[in-house]
Amino acid sequence: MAATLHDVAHVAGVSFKTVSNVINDHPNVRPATRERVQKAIAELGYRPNLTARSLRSGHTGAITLAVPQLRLPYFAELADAVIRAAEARGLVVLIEQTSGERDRELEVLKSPRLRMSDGLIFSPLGLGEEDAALVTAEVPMVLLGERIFSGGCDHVTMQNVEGARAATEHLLDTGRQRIAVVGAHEGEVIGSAGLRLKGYREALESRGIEYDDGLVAYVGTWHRANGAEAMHELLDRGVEFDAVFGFNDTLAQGAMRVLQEAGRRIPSDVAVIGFDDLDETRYSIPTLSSVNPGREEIAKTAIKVLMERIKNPAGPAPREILTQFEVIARESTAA
Amino acid sequence: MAATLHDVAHVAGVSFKTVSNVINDHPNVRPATRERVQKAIAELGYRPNLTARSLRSGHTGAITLAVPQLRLPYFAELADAVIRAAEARGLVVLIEQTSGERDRELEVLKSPRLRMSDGLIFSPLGLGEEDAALVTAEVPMVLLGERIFSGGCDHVTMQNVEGARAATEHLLDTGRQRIAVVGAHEGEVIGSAGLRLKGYREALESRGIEYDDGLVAYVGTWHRANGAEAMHELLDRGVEFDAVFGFNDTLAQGAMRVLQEAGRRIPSDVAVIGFDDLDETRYSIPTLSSVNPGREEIAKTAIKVLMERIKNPAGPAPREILTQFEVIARESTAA
DNA sequence: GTGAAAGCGCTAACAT
DNA sequence: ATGTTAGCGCTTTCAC
Repeated sequence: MAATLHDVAHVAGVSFKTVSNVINDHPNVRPATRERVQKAIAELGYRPNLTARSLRSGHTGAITLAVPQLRLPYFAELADAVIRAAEARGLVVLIEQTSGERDRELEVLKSPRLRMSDGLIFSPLGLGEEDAALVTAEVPMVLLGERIFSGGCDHVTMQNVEGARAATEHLLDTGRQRIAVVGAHEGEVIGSAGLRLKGYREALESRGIEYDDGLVAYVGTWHRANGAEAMHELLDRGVEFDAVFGFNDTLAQGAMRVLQEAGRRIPSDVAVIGFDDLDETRYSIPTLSSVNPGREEIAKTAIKVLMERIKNPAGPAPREILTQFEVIARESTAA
Repeated sequence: MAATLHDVAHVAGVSFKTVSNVINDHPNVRPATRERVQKAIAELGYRPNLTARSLRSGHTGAITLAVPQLRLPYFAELADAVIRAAEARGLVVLIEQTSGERDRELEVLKSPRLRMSDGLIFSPLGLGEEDAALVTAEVPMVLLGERIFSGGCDHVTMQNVEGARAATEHLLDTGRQRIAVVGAHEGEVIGSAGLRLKGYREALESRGIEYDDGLVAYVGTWHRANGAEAMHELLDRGVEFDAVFGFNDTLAQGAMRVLQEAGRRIPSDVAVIGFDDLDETRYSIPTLSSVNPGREEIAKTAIKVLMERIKNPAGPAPREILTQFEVIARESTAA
C-alpha cells in the first residue's frame, strides 16, 4: 500500500529517523543525505500518515464546526467563512449539523468524535443559558451566537441588541411609525430573537413610541416559510403597519413575498428590513435592507481565538468578543 | 488528562483487554465483569481515543466532501444533504472548499489530509475531461457533477441534458418561442453549462426552432451577480425574447431581478425557469420554476456507493449513476 | 549528522 | 472468560 517512513528509509539507505528529520525540517541533516531522502520520497510517492502523526503529537490539524444546518443561508455563509479562515491557518473543518436540537447539541459536545479534532466552534440553538454548565467539551471551544453567555469559554458574538435597535431606528428615520416584527420567540429573552426584540423595543422607547404586542409575529424557526407564515398571520390579524423588521433575512424574504402577494408595495406601503446581510438580499425584488452583523469577522475571530486556546488551553481568562455591525440600506427601506 | 483503557482496567481491576472487549461488545465477558468495567468507565468519564483506533483499524469514520464553495446555495444544500446521509450511517464529514479552481482541486486530491478520512466525495469545477488521469486519490472516491466522465471511479450525476431539454420544452409548451439563455460557458461541451446548452438546443431542434447564438449570454461563474450581469447584457444587445432559461436558480434569480428593474413583467412579458430547485425559488417574486435535479438522491447515493467502495475497494466496476429529475412549474412560467 | 528505542492508545491474534 | 503480546506509523528523547 502506501509507503511508510521505513520504506523511504530503506530506499534512501538511511535510518528512518533521518527521513523523519528531513520531513520535519530538522537542522541536523547533511544536504547530500537530505537530497537522497527527498528523491526516495518522490520515487515512492510517500505521504505522511496523519493519523499516526496525530496519535503521537496529540493534535489533528482539524477543527469541528457545529451549526444547526447548512440549508439556512446564514450558516452556509458562516461555514464558508470559517472554512476559509481555517484554511488560511492550515486547518481543515469538520461540520456537524445539530438541527438546533438540544439533544443533538449535547451529543456533539460529548461525542468521542470531537477528539478527532483540536477544537470546536459551536453555534447552539437548542441549548440555553440554563444549560451553561453542560456546555463543556474535551477540546477547546469557542461559542458563537446568543444562547449562552455565562460559559467558561471564549465567546464571539454579534451585537444583536444594538444592531436591532439600529435597524428599527433606520425604519423610524424614514418616517415609519408602526413597525411589525417577524421572527420573535415566545418568552425568549437571551437568544437572537429575544435580544433583537429588546433592541426593537429600545428603539421605540427612545422615540416615545409605545410597544404593541399586536405587531409582533412569533415563529418557530427562521426559514423562509416561517417568515411567509408569520406575515400571513399579521395580515389576517388586520393590524395596521407601515414597516416590517424581519429578525433575519430569510424571514424577511418570506414576509416580503407574502406582502407583495397581498398587494402591498415595498417600500411605498410597507418598508422592510432584515438581519444578516445575506448575498441574496442584493438580488431580491426589491433589494432588502439589512444589518451586516460582521460575519466574516466572527469567523476570523473565532478561528484566531480558538487557535490561541488550543496552543495555550490554560491561557487568558475566557473572552467575550463583539463584532461590528452596520445597517445596509437598500430599496426595501427607501424613503 | 483523558482516561485510557489502562486507567479503566486499573480501576476495574481487570486487564485492559477486557475493557476493550466490553467497549467493542465482544461476547466473552462475564456480566459481573462487564458491569464492573462499565462502572469504571463511567467513573473516569472514559472516552475512546478515536485517533488511536483509526491508526490501528485503518479507518477513521470520516469522509471528505470537496465542493467549490458553500456560499453557492446549491452546494450548501448539497452539503447539508450529504452530511445528513453520512450521519445516518455513523460518518462525519470534513468539508474542503476548492473555489472551483483547478489547482486547489488537485491539491485536495493529493493532500495527505485526505487520508484522515475514509473516502472522498468530489465535485470538481476547474478540472475537466482532459484531467481525468489526474483525478485519483489515495482513498475511495465518488465523483459528482459533469466535469469528468472517463474516470475510473464511481460517478453520480444528474441528467443535465435531459433536464435542460425538459425545462426548455416546458417554456415552449407555454407558447414561448424566443428563449434566451443565461449561464452558458464559452466553448464548453461537457460541464453543466455545456450539457444544459445541449439540452436546450435539442429541445429547440425537436420543435423545428433554429438556434440563435444572439440569445445566449455567457458568464464566468454562477452567482446571482453573474445572472444579473448577463441579463443586462442581453437587454443591451436589444434582442427580442419572451423567455429565459437560467442554467441555475441563482443565475435565474439575478436575471429576474434585472428583468423586473427594466420593467419586464414575469411571466406575462418574459417567462423564466431555473435549474436546481433551491429553497429560495419558492419565495422569490415571482416564485421561480425550476428543475429538481434529485439532489437528495445524489447525496444519498453518493454516500451509499462510497461506503460500498470503502468496504470493498476492489469491488464491482465503477458505476455511472443518474438521478431522476423533475420540472417544477411555478409562477415564473405560468401560461 | 545519524541511529536505536520507547511509546502515543488502541485492536486483534494468540495464549491461558 | 480473561490476559499477553505485537504492532498501526509516527515523533521524540537519548546515545553514538
